[in-house]
Amino acid sequence: MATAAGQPSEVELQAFRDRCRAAGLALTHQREVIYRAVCAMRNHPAPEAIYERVKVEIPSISLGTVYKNLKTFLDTGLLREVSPMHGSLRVDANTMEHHHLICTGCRSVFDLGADDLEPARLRSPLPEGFVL
Amino acid sequence: MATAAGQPSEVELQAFRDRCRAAGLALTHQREVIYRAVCAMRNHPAPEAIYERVKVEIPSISLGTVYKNLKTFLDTGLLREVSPMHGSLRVDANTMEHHHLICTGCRSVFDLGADDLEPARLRSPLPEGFVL
DNA sequence: TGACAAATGAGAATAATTACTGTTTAATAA
DNA sequence: TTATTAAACAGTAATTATTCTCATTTGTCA
Repeated sequence: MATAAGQPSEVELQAFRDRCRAAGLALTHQREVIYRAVCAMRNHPAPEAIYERVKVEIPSISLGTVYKNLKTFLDTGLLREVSPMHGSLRVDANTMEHHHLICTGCRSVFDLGADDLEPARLRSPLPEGFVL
Repeated sequence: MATAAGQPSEVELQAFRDRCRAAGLALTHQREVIYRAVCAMRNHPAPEAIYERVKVEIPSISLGTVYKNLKTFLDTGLLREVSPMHGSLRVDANTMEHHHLICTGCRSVFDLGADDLEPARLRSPLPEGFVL
């Protein structure tokens, strides 16, 4: 089992604090609780869900604070975005198999033919239907 | 060069009409112009951009109509969604290389270790930085 | 400890998307 | 072809997701 999501160890928390420090970010209680919540929640929660969870520990926290810190963490590299094109619906008229290259800078998309990757073998059964 | 996006041929338009018919969708002028616009526009435009383009041909069209039809086309399979997780920000505390399996039904995400795929060779140079 | 910049909380503002409603139009059958 | 009818449309209101503003609080560093 890889070092998957879950309650972060003290070592990981210390790494978090170090990276905050390195990035010049103040070490607030909110930040640590938010970070811990994201680690603890599997399946890549939306900000609203993180907010709900953090509120258990810090009832006075504001949704705006959650958003702002998630963004800060993304900028710092402490977190990553699951879906690089979120924000608005993007459609594709090409229904053939193909891949998308997305520039992490400007967000533009380039198509790439399907003749590039070959999908991998899976070891565990999953609820069928998945997207590359 | 693959059959990439661009002005759809008459054959493709006929296929479009047939699929509408098959799905029990009325063949309206709006639908055809929207579909043509999506095909003609490269880089997977957002609804707003499609709306702007369609408005040149049909000045009276409503943004709501564009949204509704895009959704209808997605349901029908005439179009596909570029980003399966759009709609809200999703973050990931696991900054190691890994992949995401996303259920096309319920949208939940499963992590998958990086030891599954091997990226492909590229033939054309691109603006550096891309996401799998 | 004290000063100051950074972060927070609360709520207003904006952007993206969906829902509602009365009118128009495409599909179907006589 | 024309009449009927359900579906689609345009316009607008409502909702949801996200960002912004600002007064107050808190962490950092001397």
